Amino acid sequence: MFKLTYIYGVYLLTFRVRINSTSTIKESPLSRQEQKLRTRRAIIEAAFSLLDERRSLSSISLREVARAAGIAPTSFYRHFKDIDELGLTLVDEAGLALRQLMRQARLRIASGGGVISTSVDTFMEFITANNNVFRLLLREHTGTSTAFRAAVLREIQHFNVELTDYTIASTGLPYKIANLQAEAMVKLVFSAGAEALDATDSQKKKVADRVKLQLRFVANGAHHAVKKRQLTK
Amino acid sequence: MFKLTYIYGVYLLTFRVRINSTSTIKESPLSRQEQKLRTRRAIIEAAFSLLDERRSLSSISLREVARAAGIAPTSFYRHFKDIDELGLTLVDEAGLALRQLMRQARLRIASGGGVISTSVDTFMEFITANNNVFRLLLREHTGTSTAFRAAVLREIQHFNVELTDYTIASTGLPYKIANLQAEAMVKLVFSAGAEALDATDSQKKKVADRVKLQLRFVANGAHHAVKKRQLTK
DNA sequence: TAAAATAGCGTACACTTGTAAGCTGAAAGT
DNA sequence: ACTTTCAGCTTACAAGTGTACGCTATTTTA
Repeated sequence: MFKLTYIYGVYLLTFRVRINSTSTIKESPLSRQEQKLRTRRAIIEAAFSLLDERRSLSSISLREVARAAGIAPTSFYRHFKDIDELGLTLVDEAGLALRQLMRQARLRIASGGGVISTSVDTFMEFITANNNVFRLLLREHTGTSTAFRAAVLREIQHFNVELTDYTIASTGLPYKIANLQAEAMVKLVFSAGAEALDATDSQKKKVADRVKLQLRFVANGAHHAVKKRQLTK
Repeated sequence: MFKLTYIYGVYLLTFRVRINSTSTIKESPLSRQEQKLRTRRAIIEAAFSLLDERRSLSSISLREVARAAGIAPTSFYRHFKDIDELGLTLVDEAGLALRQLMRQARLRIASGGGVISTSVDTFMEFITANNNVFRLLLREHTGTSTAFRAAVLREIQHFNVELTDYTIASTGLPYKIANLQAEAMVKLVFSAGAEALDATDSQKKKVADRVKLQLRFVANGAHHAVKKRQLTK
């Protein structure tokens, strides 16, 4: 339990404590499962916290994550096989957050307001609040790992499908056109998000305004394309 | 000049040769300057060759580049202060290639053919021929180095300016609209390029066709926006 | 209450990395 | 013919990496 170690010319009295111990006075002891889950969470959070603007998944080391999570490097393996497995978990979590974003946008649209404007604003709030989450998606989208790239693409695909369906339902555009429009819009919004990531509030507003106009171009253009086609029939 | 070394249980007779020596029979000796430039080239080419789909600038090591270039690790410093300085050089070279692409597209457009179609086709040929160059730009655009990101952005900005000017000249759109349109188009084309990077020829064609339609949406939408505004005046 | 399972730890090892220091042979300058 | 310059080399070192192995204290199971 207790141990006396000599290091760097100093004697250290070390002893183990449960990490993440509840800070209430009455420490209700955690079950093993619960404790394990907490440590897993700690690892995941630690990893996210390391993913600032100068680090990517491929550049964070297992030891670094372990350090930030407050565990020994080798303990990492009790939770993830690889650093890559952790990476995939992070991408999944990011995807989850993205889907929550979609739901939120849908709710807001239902309660009034322009579709484009509301969606873009919601998106901008998201990347402000979940800075590192969005950065992860953005970076791994063009990153060095095939698996990560595929995982991110899958999440973006959700966006496309959802937006395509919505477009068909609300405008009656034919599938092909609606799909092209949705894809273009998602790309434009993500690009704008990338620009806005490290921007100040006023810059963000400018980016948002610009992309809203661009989305309107796309929407009008798609609408126009269909009308013209119908006329020639 | 000659040296006998013992390593891994084997005696090796090593001796120095000039790398990149001309392979003609009559070896015309290179001037020092020339030789240095060649080595510099070798380093740059080596770095590009390492930038396949699984490596990014931040993940290639000085030693690795040196190895691929056939020089000693420490010799690297005779040419670049840092690995970062090499990185910036690579981005610059990539930017140069991009500008050549623009020129080529302009020439082709002048000699007939649809603007959108010709541009996209030229772009697709570019990323096929200069795979790693485009990959570099794409990756560092969202990469971990502020300096690299800025450098890439500068290059993309060239595209925007050029396309904005062209649009104003050929359609007479007001600056603001033309600029928004150009920006959207560049983003869509780059996104499509990203998709096409690792795609087969037939997939590339599909991507190209899709993005062409999307660009038309944008163009028509922008046009429409102006017409409508003029009517309300 | 005794036995089994396991989350977390410390130690250890073989690698890779960036870069400092100093040498050398050939080219360039005088 | 000499000195100077310098591209490239070898050697060396401290720091960081992933991970194998085995121990331990505590929870879980029997």
